[in-house]
Amino acid sequence: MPELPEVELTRRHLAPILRGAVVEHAEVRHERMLRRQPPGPGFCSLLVGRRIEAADRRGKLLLFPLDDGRIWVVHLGMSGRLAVDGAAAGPHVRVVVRLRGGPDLLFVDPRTFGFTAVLTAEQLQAGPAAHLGPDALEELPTVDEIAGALAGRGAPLKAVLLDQGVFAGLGNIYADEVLFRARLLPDRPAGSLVREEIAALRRAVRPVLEDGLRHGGTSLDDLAYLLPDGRAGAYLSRLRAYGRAGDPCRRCGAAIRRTVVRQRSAHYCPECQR
DNA sequence: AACGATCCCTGTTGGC
DNA sequence: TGCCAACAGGGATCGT
Repeated sequence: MPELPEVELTRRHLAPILRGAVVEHAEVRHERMLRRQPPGPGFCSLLVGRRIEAADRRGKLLLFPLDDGRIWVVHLGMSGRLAVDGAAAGPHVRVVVRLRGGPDLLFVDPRTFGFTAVLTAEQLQAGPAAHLGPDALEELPTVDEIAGALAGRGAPLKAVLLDQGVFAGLGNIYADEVLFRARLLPDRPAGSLVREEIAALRRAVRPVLEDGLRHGGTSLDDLAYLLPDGRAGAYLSRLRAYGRAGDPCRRCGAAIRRTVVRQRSAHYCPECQR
C-alpha cells in the first residue's frame, strides 16, 4: 500500500524528471480517477502546456505545483503507482501524461481508489487537503500538540492515527508498526494515553517511517506498490506487526494477534503493547 | 462534534 | 478443476 514512505520514495524518484518539465499531452482512460476535479475547465486542458515547478508531498498527497499557480495533485489510493515509460503497461493504466522531450508518466491503479486533479491552492485546501494535519515525517507535532489532539477522544488510538488529522501520511501498515514500536495497543481510547505514552508514540513515528524509506517501502504483492522504475520495496520482510498474526513477536516471542479496529485489520503483540 | 458503519473497486485467496 | 464469496484498504459520506 502506498503510505508516506512509498509516496515519498515516488516523489524522490520523480522529482528530477518532473522539475522543469512541460506537459505535452494528457490522456485519461478512466474517468473515475478525476472524481476530485471540480467542475469547470477539465483536467487535461488545465495540465497540457504547463511547466511543472516542483515535486512536493504532504501526507500521502503528491503535489506538483505548475507555472500558472495551480497544483497537479495525485493520490495513489490503495493500489496506485506512478510509473515512468516502459516500467508499466497493461489494462490498469488510468492516466497518461506525456512530458515534452521526456518519458510518459503512467498512473497505474487497478482498484481506482487513487485520484488526480489540477486544483488552485484554495481548491486543494477545501478538498483533498481539508482534513490533513501536519506531515508525519516533516512536521512531526510536539507532545503538547499531540496531547491536545487526543484529549477527550474515545475513538481507538489506531483510528485516530489513520484519520490523517494528527500524523498525516500513516496508513494501516505503518500505523501498526508505530503502535508496536510505541508499545501501545491499537484499541486504546485515544484520550486515555498518559503523557509518557504520548511521548513514546511521538518517538516511534519517525524511526518507523525512516526505516520504511531506507528499505524501499513496503510491497505487499505484485499488484501493490512498486517504485516508479518497477522495483519492489523490501520493507515487507522487516515488518514487526502488520501481517504477522500467529508469528512470534520479534521482541518477546509471543504470538502476534490480529483484530479488527474500525473495519480495518490491526496487528499487535499482546505482551509488549499496553 | 464525534464516532462508527457503509460504500466504492478489482485482483487474489480460500472454501467447497 | 471451477466457481464464488470473502477479503484487502483510503477516504468520502451518511446516520446516530
